[in-house]
Amino acid sequence: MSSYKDKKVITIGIVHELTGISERKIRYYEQRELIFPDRTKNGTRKYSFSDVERLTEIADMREEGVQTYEIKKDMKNKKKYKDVREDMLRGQLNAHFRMRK
Amino acid sequence: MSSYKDKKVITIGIVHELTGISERKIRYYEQRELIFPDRTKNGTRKYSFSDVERLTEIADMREEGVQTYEIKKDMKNKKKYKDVREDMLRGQLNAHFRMRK
DNA sequence: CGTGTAAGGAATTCTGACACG
DNA sequence: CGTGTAAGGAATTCTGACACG
Repeated sequence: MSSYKDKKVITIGIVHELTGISERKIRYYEQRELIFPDRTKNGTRKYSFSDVERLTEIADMREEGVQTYEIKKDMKNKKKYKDVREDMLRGQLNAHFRMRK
Repeated sequence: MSSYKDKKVITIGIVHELTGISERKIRYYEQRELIFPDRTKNGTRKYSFSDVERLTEIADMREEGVQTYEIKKDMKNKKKYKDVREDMLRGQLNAHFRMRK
């Protein structure tokens, strides 16, 4: 659902420049599965602008004392609600088409 | 007039991955003033998605045999026409407001 | 748990130059 | 003119580990 925003092309040093978040933290959040960079053929991490935004969100939550474990649970919840919304939409569409038949 | 597209965050190696254009060529087109990357504090070149698109345009023109000098002239022409269009627009606006006074 | 840091190696990038055509 | 390549150095990135709290 996008183009530039989700293209993974930014190296970790520049992500750090952009966000002020230490490379150590950025790598750690990946280890905790909060963020999922691509890799170049030689193993260098590549991030998208979306990842950069996500990282600032994570950093904000961490500053509020939220643990990485909770942040990850939050992600799942958001995904679940998103799926629920999509299911509901599908249901409505199905009902709609059933009526038209 | 943009955000992600013009943000200079992509290193030369990734630009090469993205376009297939050799780093030598990319640097050379900068020397000929066809492209203008930013630099990190330590001198590493940083390109935007716009730059990447511009580079593929340049590469296409080069394949057709157009010399860098001509490509540069083309840029100036495009800029001139753009300026002319903007001047005309300004002229129309001015005329419009004069009439309303 | 979350993050800093020193360690060692591998890959990246940079510049100036020589080559060829 | 446009581009490849080897050269040497500096900066980047990676991983695994130790430290502290």
